[in-house]
Amino acid sequence: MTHRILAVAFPPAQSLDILGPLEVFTAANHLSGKALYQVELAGPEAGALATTAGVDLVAHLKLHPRLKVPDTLLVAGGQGARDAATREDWMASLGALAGAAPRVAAVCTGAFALAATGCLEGRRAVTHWQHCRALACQFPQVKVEEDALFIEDGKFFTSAGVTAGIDLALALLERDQSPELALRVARQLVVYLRRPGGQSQFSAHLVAPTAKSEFHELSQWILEHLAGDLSVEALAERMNMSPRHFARRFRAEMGMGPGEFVQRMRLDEARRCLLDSDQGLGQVAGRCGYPTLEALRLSFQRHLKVSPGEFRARFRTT
DNA sequence: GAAGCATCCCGCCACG
DNA sequence: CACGTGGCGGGATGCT
Repeated sequence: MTHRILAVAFPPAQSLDILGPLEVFTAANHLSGKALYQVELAGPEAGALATTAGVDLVAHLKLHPRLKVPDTLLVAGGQGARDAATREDWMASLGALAGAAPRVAAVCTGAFALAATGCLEGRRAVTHWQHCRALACQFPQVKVEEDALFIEDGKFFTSAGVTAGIDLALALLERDQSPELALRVARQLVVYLRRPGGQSQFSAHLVAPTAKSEFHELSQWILEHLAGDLSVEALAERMNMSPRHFARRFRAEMGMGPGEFVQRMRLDEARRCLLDSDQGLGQVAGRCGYPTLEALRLSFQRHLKVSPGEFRARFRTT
């Protein structure tokens, strides 16, 4: 039941790449009162692991191809991660773990180490803005996207520099557990669950289907027509499927029913509007597809445990 | 907060 | 018979 997270780092490692996400997951344990996540740290050697912060961390484990496969493999960045890309023995171990793990996340320049194992070939990825070009040059098969906070492609997640790892961890937490818990953790750590500004819509990308999915276009359309009729019947007709068949395929592909998907899109957009615009609550409700202001309130209370007004007041910065 | 109504979801079964 | 598909019923959930 407990989700095992193995962080892998190479000295000198960027300490925040390791500790940021791990603090998110352990805070989730504390706030929920449950052992949701178990975290471990592996380095090229067990024991002291140098960081760029000038102090050492202690790795529980020595990186090895036959380490027990974690539920999530987390590859931290830092100068060491870029240098490690040339160490074939380390990369073989990392590649074995990355291949076997059901989910793999790289923070910052951890993407270099991950790319060196070959498992990012043909996939979209991001890294620290200063190193995006280098990543693209060094690994031409990786589709580097420069302006994303984090990117999901299949089971592989990559995130932008340093603290973007926290954003990524929060997004994973939100998906693993619940938006409520992710919000509580963000508040506990005094960070944004959704960064204000242009990046906030990435939460929608996180649940969006891959480009080749038959529902890719539809999910995009949903995002652009949140105020319209998004009933199962209407969506099914748009896809030229019977409602029953549409709902079944949708669930198989997206991991949730069409109703829930639409609901999450609307909630995401409402949060974004509240943080990024000055529109009144009624206007936000309207453009996000909530029939009444009351519906918006209920949805916020149910899923985020705060009212829309309070949400705006608490998380807005401008 | 309760009640009544709409919508969604999913097991079940029929059809080709 | 296996398989993909579509309709139905009713329990669950959301909305007013």
